[in-house]
Amino acid sequence: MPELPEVETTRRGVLPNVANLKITDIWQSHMNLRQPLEAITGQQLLNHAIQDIYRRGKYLIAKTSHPHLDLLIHLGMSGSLRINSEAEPRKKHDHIVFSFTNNQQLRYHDPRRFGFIKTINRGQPVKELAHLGFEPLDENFNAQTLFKLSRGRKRAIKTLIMDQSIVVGIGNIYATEALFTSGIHPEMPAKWLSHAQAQHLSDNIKKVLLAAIAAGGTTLRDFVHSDGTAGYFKQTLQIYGQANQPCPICSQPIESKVIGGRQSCYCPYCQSMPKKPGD
DNA sequence: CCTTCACCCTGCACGC
DNA sequence: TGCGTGCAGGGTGAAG
Repeated sequence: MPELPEVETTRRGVLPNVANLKITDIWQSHMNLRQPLEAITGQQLLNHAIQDIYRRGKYLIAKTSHPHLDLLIHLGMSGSLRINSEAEPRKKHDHIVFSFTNNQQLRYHDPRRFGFIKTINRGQPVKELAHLGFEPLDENFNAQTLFKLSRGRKRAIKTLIMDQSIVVGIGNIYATEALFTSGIHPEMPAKWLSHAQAQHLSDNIKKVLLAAIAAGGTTLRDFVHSDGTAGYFKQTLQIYGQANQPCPICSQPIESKVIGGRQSCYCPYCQSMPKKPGD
């Protein structure tokens, strides 16, 4: 599931393979992605090049040589960007293929089609990016800001840190891991977060994201690097997907329940729910 | 305003 | 072996 580390890994893998190469062809399947593809069918980017790729949260923005169009990319649940030789046959679920002058291709592959690629107007507001919150690896995201953002909110702390309008890039895997290493129950009301807990949680969010980027992301099922290889952070996950297994710290069985519509693993002993705020 | 929830989709694990 | 069922989850928009 592409979260911030997987999107960042994708960015780093793709950019050197496409930078400043002229786009000679754009092919797309007839399957609709989460957003319709009309903006690309015009082939407006033909004979232009991708010059740089930025990341904002789980979005990638490809800056092009076109006078006013860039590309906005979201990998959804199961999307990946891969570099292939044009001689390699397209795979099922390859939905958009950019061909370049060096006979290489950039292919957007997405079985579940929750993601999308669309053109955006450079310099104009982009609605998908407008509401996004803090970048978790930015120094502006810290104990102080997390503490402030959690005031007055009774919602579960886990859904708060997964809310992209609060802080971007954290999905179920890294939220689960960061709450475990911080010893915080995922269902604790956000407003109960103490300043010390905000310090631990903001630190541990940064730590787990940086460690996952260093490991090339987490491959559970669909995520692959631009060269098709897997990320190996999965071996480092301590608690995600480990329901009923012993806690790596105290050996008590890990529990699992649905919080905010997402399956959530936690250790009932190491992440006990306080009786009241500050416990 | 704040929060929750159904929906989109396919592949895979599971039980019979 | 093969079928049916349920689950996985990011973002959105509607409902509460």
